[in-house]
Amino acid sequence: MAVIAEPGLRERTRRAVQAEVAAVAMDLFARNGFEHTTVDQIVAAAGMSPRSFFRYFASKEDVVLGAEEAIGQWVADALAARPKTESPWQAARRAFDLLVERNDADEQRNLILRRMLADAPSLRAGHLKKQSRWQELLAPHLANHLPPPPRGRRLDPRPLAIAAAALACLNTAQDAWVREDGRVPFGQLLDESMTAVGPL
Amino acid sequence: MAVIAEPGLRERTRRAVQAEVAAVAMDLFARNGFEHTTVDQIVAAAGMSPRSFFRYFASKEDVVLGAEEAIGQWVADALAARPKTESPWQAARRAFDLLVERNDADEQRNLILRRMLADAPSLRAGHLKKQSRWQELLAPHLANHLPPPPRGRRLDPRPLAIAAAALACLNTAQDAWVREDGRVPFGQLLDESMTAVGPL
DNA sequence: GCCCGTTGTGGCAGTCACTGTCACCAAATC
DNA sequence: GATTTGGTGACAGTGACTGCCACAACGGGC
Repeated sequence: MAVIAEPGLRERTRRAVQAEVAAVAMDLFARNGFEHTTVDQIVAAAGMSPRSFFRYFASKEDVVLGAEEAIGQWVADALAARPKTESPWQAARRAFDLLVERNDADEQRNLILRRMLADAPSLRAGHLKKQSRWQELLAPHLANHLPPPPRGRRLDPRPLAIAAAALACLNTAQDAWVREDGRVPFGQLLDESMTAVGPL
Repeated sequence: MAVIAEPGLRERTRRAVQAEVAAVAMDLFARNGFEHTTVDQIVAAAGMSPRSFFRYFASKEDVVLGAEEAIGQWVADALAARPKTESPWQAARRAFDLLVERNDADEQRNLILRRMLADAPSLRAGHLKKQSRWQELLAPHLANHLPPPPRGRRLDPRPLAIAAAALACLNTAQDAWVREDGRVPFGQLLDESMTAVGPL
């Protein structure tokens, strides 16, 4: 019942194949653009049938966005670890530090990835859809940094709103970072974006 | 060269056909769901070839989301009319009054539409894409409610961040409104969402 | 009345992402 | 050694969308 179960041979080989196909695909995407790369081209380069490709990836976009699921969980965990004395906005910003570090650790790679996101509408759409999952993941933890709702309100929109706003700032900062070609530190752009909306 | 050129006979008939097909399509969507309605079914009901359908709508989603383009411009105009003494957040909230009125004017219709958005992922994706256009439309006007950027910063992320955050709150409020089946006034949910993020 | 370009239309074939089904093969299990 | 089990490829199909082309319908100039 461990949260991260023993990988198991089956799961490990699966991950390996997945990673290798993803690497091949990302290479093609970077060279020819996401939209101009067909699944047929990917599987031809990876030596695999189209049918099997879709057994490893739910969609073509999933090759690029597959990791986001797990990352969202990490951010949620980081948020849960913030002291309750912080304001929700502050806590969110600090939880995002994880993403800032991740970004700074491999700027070149992320620049390519973010550019792909900017160019391919379908990718952007998939990205935003994953982020709405993040919103649901972050909201409950943000509620802990908030005074309790007026009374037995069944549905408090405030945590969801703060989560959505924080993610909106995150995206805006990432876009700005790409537009500056990575010359302005991402953390700084994120700070500017978030302070413009609410006090840190 | 008028911004709104004389409609002209051609344009008027085009709009009429577009509106009629959209009405037929929305009826099918409401009955069978967006995803389970094919373009073939729509054109069969409307007496039109599939090829012509795509001359009137860029995509199936565009039948539902076609109006959003213009609405975004209205909101931007409303925002431009706000006094510069208001804070950006305040000005955004007041500009959204237009949407609140629009929503309250035809609750039943909007409830159906919002439910469709919640159920069909591709529609949601298209919706968010249109909203990123709104962000670009609103940002420059928000800049007028903000102290000028530090120095000759080429790209100020602050107006874009505020626009994105405000739209995020708007969406959250709309989602909450649907989840409450329209029983809680939309304007109230929007107020709660936006005040949670920044002071009005 | 006739030629004319312009504009809207349907039909047809094609692309591309994605799915259901089925038979096959290899490795694990009995 | 027979049998189950999970991964695989081939094939056909769906559904959104596009390019192309031929064919009206319309209006103006002659």
